[in-house]
Amino acid sequence: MTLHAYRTHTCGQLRATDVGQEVRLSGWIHRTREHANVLFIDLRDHYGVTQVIVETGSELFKLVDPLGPESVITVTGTVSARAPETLNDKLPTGEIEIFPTAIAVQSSAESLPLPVFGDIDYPEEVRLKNRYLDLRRERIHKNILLRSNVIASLRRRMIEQGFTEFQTPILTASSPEGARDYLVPSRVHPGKFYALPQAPQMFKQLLMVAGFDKYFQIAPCFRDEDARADRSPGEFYQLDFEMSYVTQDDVFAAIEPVLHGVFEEFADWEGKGRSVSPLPFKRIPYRESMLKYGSDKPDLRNPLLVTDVSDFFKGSGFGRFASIVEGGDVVRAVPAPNTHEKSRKFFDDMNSWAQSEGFPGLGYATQKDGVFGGPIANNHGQDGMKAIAEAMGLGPNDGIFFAAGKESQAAKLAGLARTRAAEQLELIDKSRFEFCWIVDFPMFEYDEEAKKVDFSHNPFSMPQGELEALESKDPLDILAWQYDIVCNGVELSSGAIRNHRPDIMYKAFEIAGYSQAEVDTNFAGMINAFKFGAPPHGGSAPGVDRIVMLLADEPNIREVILFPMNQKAEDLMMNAPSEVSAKQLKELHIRLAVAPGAGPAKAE
RNA sequence: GCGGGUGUAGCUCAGUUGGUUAGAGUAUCGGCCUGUCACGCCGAGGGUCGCGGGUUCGAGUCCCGUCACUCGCGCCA
Repeated sequence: MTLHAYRTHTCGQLRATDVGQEVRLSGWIHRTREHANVLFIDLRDHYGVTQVIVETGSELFKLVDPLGPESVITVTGTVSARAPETLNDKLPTGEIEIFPTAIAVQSSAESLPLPVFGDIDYPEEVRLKNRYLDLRRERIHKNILLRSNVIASLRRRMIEQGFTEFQTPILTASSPEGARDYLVPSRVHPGKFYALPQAPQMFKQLLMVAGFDKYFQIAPCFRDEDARADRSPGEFYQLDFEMSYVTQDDVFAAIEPVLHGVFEEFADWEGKGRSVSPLPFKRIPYRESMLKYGSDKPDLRNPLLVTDVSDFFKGSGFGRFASIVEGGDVVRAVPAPNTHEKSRKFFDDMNSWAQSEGFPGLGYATQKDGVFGGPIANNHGQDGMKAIAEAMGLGPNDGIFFAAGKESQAAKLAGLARTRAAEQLELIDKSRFEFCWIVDFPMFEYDEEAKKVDFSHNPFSMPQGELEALESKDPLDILAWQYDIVCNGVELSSGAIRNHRPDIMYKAFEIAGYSQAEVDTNFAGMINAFKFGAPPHGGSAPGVDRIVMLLADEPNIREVILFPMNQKAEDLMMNAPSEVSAKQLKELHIRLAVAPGAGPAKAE
């Protein structure tokens, strides 16, 4: 019998029942342990690790000994049962080992810039530069597999829900709204550019106009914006979907089982044993969310709720808050449960943290056995404080943090303080996935910088009340059929019931200060399509990378992406972006304003 | 664009008030060890303390600038 050239089994496959078989394994030298008479080799592949034993002094030892870790070898030999005292129950293959009769060196590895064995942290720069080595490491290797399995599950679930997968263009037109585009110069059309899609937004709406009814795609999206821990620069993937003849409730009903199902499926990944909030997901109006959680992406695992306590400070002895409230601004309160034993430093640190975040400060009141302390309590009085505590539903040992100022600023600070207080007091249950919808986003907002009304979210959303609302209501009071889905404080997706009517579209853009001609120019493809019979439609686009990040329990999105760019949107492994040849530029009719090799352009 | 953090051996880190020849673990290399599986024991090599400037008799340590990575703000319809 001849064996396969490289392997008859994988390195994770052999068991006691295979003892006596002649086998061939290939893999990387994961780790070696040299003993008096024998060399132990942990041979690793994608599937697992098998122990190979070579006797020191043998010909095979002379072949294998000089090889460094991560060299690739092929081992041929008979499966041996391990002696009872040498069984390793930590390894699935720990009942057996291989004494090779032949070893072939497939690839000898030089000394490594990044060890594969072990799970200690390495500098991001080194990891990204040598990503193929980093990806061999157990933790990220598993993350990437999880990602693949999550995507397969999403795809299967969408198809089961009756959605059809389509591919939309990658080279498309620049759109004036939204994020900065990545531009691609046209060779054929001097001076003209394609743009990479920020999302297949218009294409998916056009698919509805084209009558396809239920679309989805694991869609690449490109946005030239700066990175965050949960935002990979440049490109990311969305589970993009759209459906026709639907209300907001229909969209929720279609996607909730998909998301709930995929989170349930992977909640116990790596034995993490987490639970998922039951269906249907909670719905929270935007304004309520901003009040109670100080955020439009609340972490519902956090039990603390913000309360507006402005009214309590009207005419208060604490003059600062009294004048803030009398000036039309607000005071928001965040509970600090069971902090009666906390030092003054705990409260002062929260205040300096707020200042470091750019806020004037975070007020506080301590409470022990129903007695309030701190400067605010001293001036506001015990009775006044009791009234506040009662309104907040506090116990006798719960302190309070106060965020005061303009409503938007106070809400934001209260939200950040809510998160920070819960983290400091360890109140967040990490074993849960808590989903909610944020609904009823405002259609418009006042842009303080431009001094005009502008779209607050997506200009293609249908206003609630449709044309009549646009014509009769204060624009800032109009709500949109616009919604976000949030899990554990992470915004997974934004979506909307779209505005499919040209008349309503023109009116909405008019309120935001755009003429009909501008709409016709910038959104020609879509507005024209809507003139020839367009179905009411809506959808959403949950972020795939963020879903995987939550399931993998990673704080950083790069841990679930194969080849991510760094914070400055550079691919350190492939050296992108890079300079191109003069010939390439000439073909594209481009002359650089920066001298080649001059480095990044500096602002004056 | 702005703010915070970090930067000391290949890697993870320590380094006192500014004071002798900058240390530990790990990795590497050599030796020892009848079975390890994070093996163990002994030994060795390995440093422009990110870079530049300044203060000082003397700087890893203090000051200024700069670079890299990262977290956040702005930005992300």
